Amino acid sequence: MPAHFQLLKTDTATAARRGRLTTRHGVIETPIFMPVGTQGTVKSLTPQHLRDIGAQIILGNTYHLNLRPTSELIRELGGLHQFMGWDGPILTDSGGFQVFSLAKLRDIRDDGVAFQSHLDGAKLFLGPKEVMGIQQNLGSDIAMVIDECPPWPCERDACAKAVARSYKWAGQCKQIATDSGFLANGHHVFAIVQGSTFDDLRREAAESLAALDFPGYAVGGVSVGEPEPEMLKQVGATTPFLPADKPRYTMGLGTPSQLLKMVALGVDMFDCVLPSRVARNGLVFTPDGPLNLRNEKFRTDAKPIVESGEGSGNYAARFSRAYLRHLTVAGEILACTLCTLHNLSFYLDLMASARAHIEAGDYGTWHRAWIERYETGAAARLA
RNA sequence: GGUGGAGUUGAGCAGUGGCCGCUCCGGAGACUGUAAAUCUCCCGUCUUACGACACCGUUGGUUCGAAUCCAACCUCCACCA
Repeated sequence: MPAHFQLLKTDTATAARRGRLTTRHGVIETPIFMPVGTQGTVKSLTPQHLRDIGAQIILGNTYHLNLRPTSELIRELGGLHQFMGWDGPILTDSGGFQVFSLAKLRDIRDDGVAFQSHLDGAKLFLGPKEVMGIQQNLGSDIAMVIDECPPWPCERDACAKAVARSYKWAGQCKQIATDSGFLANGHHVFAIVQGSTFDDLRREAAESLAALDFPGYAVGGVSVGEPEPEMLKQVGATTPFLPADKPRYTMGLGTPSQLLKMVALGVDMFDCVLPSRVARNGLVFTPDGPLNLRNEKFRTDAKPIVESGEGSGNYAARFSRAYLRHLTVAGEILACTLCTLHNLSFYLDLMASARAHIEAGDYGTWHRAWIERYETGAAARLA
């Protein structure tokens, strides 16, 4: 059986990698950004929009979809792909992050996590058996193991416990996926490395999980409020200990420049709500930093969001900043759609540029220049 | 002409003697494995505001103290003549 992940090229000046990941619903060229569609929709976009901007894979969420409409119903209706009308690959998050984000509504136990539904307070339990069953029902192409994502900052003891628990759960998830034939049918299961700010725990977690031979590995426990240098340090403390022939995925990150920095650290996959969420609040990305379209200065600005480069080739590019500002300020639904279209397009274009430069062999100089321009522009706007 | 009602710093309102708001509109910021088309701050003036000084139709009065009580007047609305 051919490997599901091909490492096509590794950059010499950085640890950046150009790869190709095969799933049941198609091939993914890496590095790649994955738009987040928690509830079976990338908010405000149709699947056609996603295809138009070149999305290769999107996310769904175990916790949310099992709460509503339930994974059983989705299975009965043909699986998540058919249910939401998206025939490309889908990665489903396990609900592990909700252990962190819904902290007030949960109780962590050795066999899993007891939640109270954020919708109606109903009791819900997620353990290895539950999350794998749910992700099988959804028909996920890439299922994530359930993990415990400790907060930042975190005491070493608590972190070590989270790492140990996550390791145990990961092994159980893989066993379940093996026994059920989920893995044999071409679905993938990715493990998640925790360890917070403790390099030795990160390494230990990465190496022990690597020994379990998962189809892919995620860096978890980032994007939980830590400053950027800390976040990059944690990613850098993890990737060297992950197998080179498997895809690496940092969960929940990041800003455009953070993505490029992490690609340079050897990360292949990203997901983040940032571009879609800020779009709904009127913030759009450009190669010269973000623009807050609600700002009065855009009231008469006839230019498109970006005139050339990343984000300039999508449908939203035909509209002026003035029009987009008007829609945003007026609270019109179309503002969400167009700004989301733009931001995701920008992120996907950025990853396409990264792939091209890794192939061309100049990723190191290109990404430094790109970040320089972006951060200079962002700083100038704040001044 | 009479009777009644109303006038609160952009709009709409609350405010029966000291503490004084609320919702829009307007301005800015935040947002990182989505409880988020959300949240926070500002929105009379004083370059900055710990602060100072205003303002409740007008003018006067009562009072230690008035948007609030009293008097006269102005404007608007409704009804009656």
